[in-house]
Amino acid sequence: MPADLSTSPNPTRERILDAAAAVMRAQGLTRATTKAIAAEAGYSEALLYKYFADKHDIYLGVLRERVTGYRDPSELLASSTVHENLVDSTVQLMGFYVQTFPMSASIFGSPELLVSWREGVLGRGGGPDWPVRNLLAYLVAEREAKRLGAEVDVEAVAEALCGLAFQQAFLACFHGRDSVEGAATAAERLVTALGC
Amino acid sequence: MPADLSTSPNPTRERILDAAAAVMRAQGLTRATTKAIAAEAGYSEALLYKYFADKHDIYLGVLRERVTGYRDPSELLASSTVHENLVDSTVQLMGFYVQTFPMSASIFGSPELLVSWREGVLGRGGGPDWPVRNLLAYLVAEREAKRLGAEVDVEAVAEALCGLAFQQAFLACFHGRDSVEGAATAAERLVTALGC
DNA sequence: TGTACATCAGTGAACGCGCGTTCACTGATGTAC
DNA sequence: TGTACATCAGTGAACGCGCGTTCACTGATGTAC
Repeated sequence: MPADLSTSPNPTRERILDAAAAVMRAQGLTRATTKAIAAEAGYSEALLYKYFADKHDIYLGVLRERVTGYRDPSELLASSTVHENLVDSTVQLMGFYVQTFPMSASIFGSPELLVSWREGVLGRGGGPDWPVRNLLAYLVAEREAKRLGAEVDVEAVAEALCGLAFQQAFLACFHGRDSVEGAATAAERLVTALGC
Repeated sequence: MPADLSTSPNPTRERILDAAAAVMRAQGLTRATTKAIAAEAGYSEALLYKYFADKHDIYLGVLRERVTGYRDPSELLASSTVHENLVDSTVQLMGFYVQTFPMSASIFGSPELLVSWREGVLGRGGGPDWPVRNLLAYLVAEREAKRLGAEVDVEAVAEALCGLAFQQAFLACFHGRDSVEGAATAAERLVTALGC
């Protein structure tokens, strides 16, 4: 019987998830076989099935517990100008996307996995649009604090910055780079072009 | 010996590529087996190997010959206002990305395939940044025609619009939709926010 | 005209391999009396 | 204290299956004389 996954984290289970995430990052989803994951974790393949129902379940565990987790911009921003905060958030978001894009993107190769992921993610109230929502919440707060003009279309700004980060991350991943070239410059110019 | 692929297109080969693209779209890369492709094309699996070196080669053929191909915005735009042209181009680009994103994204699951694709694409002078380059060329032309103010940061605008299209397409694909909800509205708002 | 041969698109059936998964097992630790 | 048993993390070896790939083959069409 699999261990109860809802209680305090089991160290063996965590190690398997870490190993799976490492293999997925380094070798891609196709090469992330049960054999490779077990070897990376230093366990037998058989043990994986004591903690996860099947391979599918391991992937979902990684996506759920290793890909999410990005700090809310609104908590750390009150100190700088709006302009600087937006640039910083965008650059940070590029970094997040560069790390997670390959893993997330590759599951589009398996519609069933995509469906499971989507349902799992949406069921928990998350979703891939959280960067837009977070940025939007920040912008609304700044507008209420009168640090941002009422004429600014906050929704358009949030979508544009997230879109820039996402696509620049994609281009970096396509070229096999582990960071976005000229990230700060690109973010800076767009924030300026948006009048913020 | 495989047929000479550099001369006029072979109808059997084209049919195999069409079938492969259809299966990849409908079932994802994981399910796009040689058996499934052959069945879709109405041929035996063995025939695939008369036209392609291996499965890898079929995927690359699809990416090369079925994913690319988007008309240059600069050819059709002189009639409308710059604002309308930008909105239209962005909406059109969303449609392109929605169709091709799942196929392109899924090859991130296989680093070797990604490398082959990258080298093939770059060797032909293409590349995944062609939408940005096309849009940029259009914007520069409009600036020279004095239909666009010199103060506009054309590079930032081009990147922002493509980024929006790309990310909205991703979100649509994540939710299993085959088009972007509110595409025109989102594009319209961003173009306006960018002052165009 | 017929005949013998060459070419070529396409196939059925088999191959080996690597994958995910399962099963019976081990050995260490805990526990009741 | 020793003894008998229970629990539990972890494993080695095997399993069947589906995959990509290959091989020897067929049958239709073209062609030389």
